Amino acid sequence: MGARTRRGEVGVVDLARELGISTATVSRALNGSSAVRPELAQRVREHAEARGYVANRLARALSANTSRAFVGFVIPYVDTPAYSAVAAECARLLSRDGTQMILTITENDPELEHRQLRELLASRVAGLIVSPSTHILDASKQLLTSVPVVQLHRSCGIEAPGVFSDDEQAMAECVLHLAALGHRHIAYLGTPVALSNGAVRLRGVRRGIELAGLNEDDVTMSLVEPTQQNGHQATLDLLREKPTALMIGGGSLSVGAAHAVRERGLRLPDDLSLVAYGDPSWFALSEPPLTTVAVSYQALAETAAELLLARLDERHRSPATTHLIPPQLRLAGSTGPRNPGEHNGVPGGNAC
Amino acid sequence: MGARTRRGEVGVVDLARELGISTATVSRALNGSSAVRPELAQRVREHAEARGYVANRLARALSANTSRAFVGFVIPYVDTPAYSAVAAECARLLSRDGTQMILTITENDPELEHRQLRELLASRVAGLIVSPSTHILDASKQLLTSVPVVQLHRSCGIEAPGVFSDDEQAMAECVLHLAALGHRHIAYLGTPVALSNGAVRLRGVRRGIELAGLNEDDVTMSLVEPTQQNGHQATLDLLREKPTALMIGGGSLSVGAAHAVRERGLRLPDDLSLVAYGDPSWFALSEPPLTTVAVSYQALAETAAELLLARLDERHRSPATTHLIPPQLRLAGSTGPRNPGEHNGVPGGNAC
DNA sequence: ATGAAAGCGCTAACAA
DNA sequence: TTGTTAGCGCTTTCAT
Repeated sequence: MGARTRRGEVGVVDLARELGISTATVSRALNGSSAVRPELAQRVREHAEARGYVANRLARALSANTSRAFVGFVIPYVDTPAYSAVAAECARLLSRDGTQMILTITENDPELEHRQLRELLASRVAGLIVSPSTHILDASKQLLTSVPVVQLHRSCGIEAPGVFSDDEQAMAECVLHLAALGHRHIAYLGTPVALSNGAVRLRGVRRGIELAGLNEDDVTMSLVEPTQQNGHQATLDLLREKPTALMIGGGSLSVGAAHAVRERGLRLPDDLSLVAYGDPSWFALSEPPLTTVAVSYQALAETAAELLLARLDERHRSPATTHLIPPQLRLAGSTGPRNPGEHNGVPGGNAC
Repeated sequence: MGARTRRGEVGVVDLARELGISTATVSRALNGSSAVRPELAQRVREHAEARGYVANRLARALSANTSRAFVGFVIPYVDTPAYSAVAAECARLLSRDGTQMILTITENDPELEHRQLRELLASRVAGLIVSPSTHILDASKQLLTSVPVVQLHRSCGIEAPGVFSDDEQAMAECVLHLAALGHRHIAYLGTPVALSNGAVRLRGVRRGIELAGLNEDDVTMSLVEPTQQNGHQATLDLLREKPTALMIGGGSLSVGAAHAVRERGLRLPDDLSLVAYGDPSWFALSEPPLTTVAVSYQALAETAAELLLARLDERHRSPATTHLIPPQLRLAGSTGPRNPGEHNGVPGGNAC
């Protein structure tokens, strides 16, 4: 067909010709094959360097039919650091390994997710880090068996290692904390149980209720898809029940909830004790600073990236381990003793 | 070499054989070439669909030697929504076009940036969206000429369209706002002028000073690389000068500054008027809510994605237009009249 | 230890 | 309108 296009770039053939050796040897030298005379290998590498050679990753990956040129990162949402910041951090870490990260957003849509997974596989990604959509298709799970996968934040019950925040313990602690402060009428705003992390957090809340000797009826619950919008609306609804404490199980929900609480003019912690969930650096800025189930996104990202890279190395699959990152219950000014006199209602005057 | 590996996937050859036609026709039909009998094309597409065919993107891009299979997204930092959320949003938008986005983080390191750009080009990206590092290498700029580029947030003076926040106007307004409140001793914390956006913001501040009839000496300035850490430290330093108002020119800087202000126990706006910069949803949660130069990251992402896609279509380069997204100066409770009596110093007792 | 050559899966000349 | 065939740039088998 002839030179389709050739931006004056150097390729292995050029190097081979210039060095008077074969392309095979060039390739071997550049890939650190032991079957090359070290001195020759050195010479090849130097020449490649001098000529500014950079291997075409497409050709390399296509030819090898498996390489770590690309990995895919699949997340449902963009508007929370739990996803976007973790994605960026993973990209940073993976690039140290020479691996490029393709980022795709499913918008929590199972069909879209399926298409994106297919396209990712069509790019011959070496592996995937995935936060599955809430109602992931079986077909998608099937696709996830064909390549090393690490599950992040959410599990979809496939045989693959995962990195999650260890929320059960933290949520239970949270309930105990509120109960110890005298709260009996608590509201919980979390994510649906169809979401693995929603289920885990709810389990924690239930365990806390039990341990605190509370009645399950004392806790009003609302489980919604994790968006700021939903968090805002659900909080307004929950507040109608006049709980004395509100705990949130989700980062986006927390932001929405905080706005709703402020909108209603509730004073923290006098009118309401509030426990947020997620990235601490923001909530600390609130006044009073919010008691927070603080998740280390940094640790999550690091673990996920390491896990995937390790996975890419092994030819023999190791068991699918689950890695739990313990969040911290950071006590701050938004939680306090239940105020027995004033069942929060009217924004009630000044603090002084 | 033989069948190197062949996970039972269908390829064009399979389709061609099964339909009794040539691979070329299959390819043409699948790519919507007009030179195929419509009825045949239809039959090919249906068969491909039925067989679950998904084109190998590597092979396709390698063969075509130019395609929109991949684009690169290059940013310096991960810890601010200005980068990570915008990256994720762009990935979302680009995927609608069937384009996969490779995300890389330069850590604001010119050498790393250069290596990453080379590797991105080695992946034959169709285009790039780039937030250049502070001291980008000339060699990197050179690389950026070989492919359609959109500059985001920061410009590095190359011939390429850009999408920026129109900060000059907003920063000037901001100074005027503070001056109108009676502030004469203002501090400005921004990013270095080596950064295009740092230069723009500073220009805005200067213009505001002029318009407000202030003296340049009235404004203490500190220009640092935009990290929360730096913002925190620089704010502590600036506060020693006892300004009555502090304005910030950067998102990460604002978070660091807010923490520093809180740490010092300053009451807003009594002890200090504070203007933050960046994503409004957080700063609104502060107490009092922070007056903010609110940037629409959504609009930035949309514009950048659209611009790049448009760029990929054109064969004839259109002029490198600059797109300015106007931020809004959102007045809130953190700015107020200068308190002439009390030159902020000791955290001074209770508000009541 | 090295070279020759056959592909990886696709697209695009060129011919018919 | 369709088929034949030569690559895209690299890796890897097989032979030496």
